[in-house]
Amino acid sequence: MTETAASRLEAKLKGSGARLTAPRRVIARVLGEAEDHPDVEELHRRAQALDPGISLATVYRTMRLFEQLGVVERHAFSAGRARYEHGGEEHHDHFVDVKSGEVIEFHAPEIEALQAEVAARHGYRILDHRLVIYVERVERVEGSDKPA
Amino acid sequence: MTETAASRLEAKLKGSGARLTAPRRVIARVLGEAEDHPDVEELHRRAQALDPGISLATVYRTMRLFEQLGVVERHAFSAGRARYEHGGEEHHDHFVDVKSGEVIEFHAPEIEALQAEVAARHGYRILDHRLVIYVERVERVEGSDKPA
DNA sequence: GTGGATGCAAATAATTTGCAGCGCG
DNA sequence: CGCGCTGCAAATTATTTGCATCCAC
Repeated sequence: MTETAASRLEAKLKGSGARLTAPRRVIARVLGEAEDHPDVEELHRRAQALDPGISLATVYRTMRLFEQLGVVERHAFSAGRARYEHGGEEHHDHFVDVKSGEVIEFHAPEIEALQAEVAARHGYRILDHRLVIYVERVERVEGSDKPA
Repeated sequence: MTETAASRLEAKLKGSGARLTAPRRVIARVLGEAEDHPDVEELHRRAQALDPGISLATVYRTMRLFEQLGVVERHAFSAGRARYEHGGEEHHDHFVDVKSGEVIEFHAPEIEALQAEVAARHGYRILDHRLVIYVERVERVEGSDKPA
């Protein structure tokens, strides 16, 4: 049910006292349907496909609002434009395939646990974290499988 | 021997065929002496203190060069300006104290090992990674120590 | 109705680049 | 002594903002 993500965004909006306007509804829907990590320009493009009147400024303003409400995460995988994804589900981190530029999500509770431990050791409590691992695909070398 | 960092930067410059100019020498020295994670504007300020002729454009160009040579790391701890540190020593990650904005380095080989394992599980080899943990200081609660 | 939200265009912020002259190798 | 590097200013890129109008509550 990918549709739920958009509804969650809308619910959060209403709850915060912000107005549920047409542009925000559209942007929430675009975010909810996104399987990738679009930047503002791409969000604008997709939003305009649904409602041509939506301005770039509104996309920027809306993303800032959503980020403050804690319903999206802003990423800076590379220099240049910021990229977004709707948070809400289970936390995950990212691989960036440096060859293809592709961003892949992954879960690693073991790493998170270790992070909390290390932070505690330094006298800190974790509020949030960002882990980005830059990788390349491992070639399957012939004979790498356990031979008989 | 903090001075060694600057020498390492200079050595890498010569080795790459790039020219060892006065501005680059100054910027290498500023980086080598930095205990923090200065942004370009701050690097420019410090460089100008040693040689008033150095331009902001040169600092930008030099940092790009150093980054390509792999002798400095660019960070984006928060939106806005990029911040730098000279790499070269042992790899480390960062805590960002969200209250004070302070950036603290830490080592956690255990986490790195786990990352490599998770990456391998997904068919990847790690080229690099960035882990930033946003934290707040833990108040020492009375009686939090193991009681008798 | 009315204050928050929008669109547009102009403003800022961060970084890059064209060009003529200078100096490292 | 040539080509890479520099400073300066103008150009680009990413994001924000002022303002008149509009519409969700």
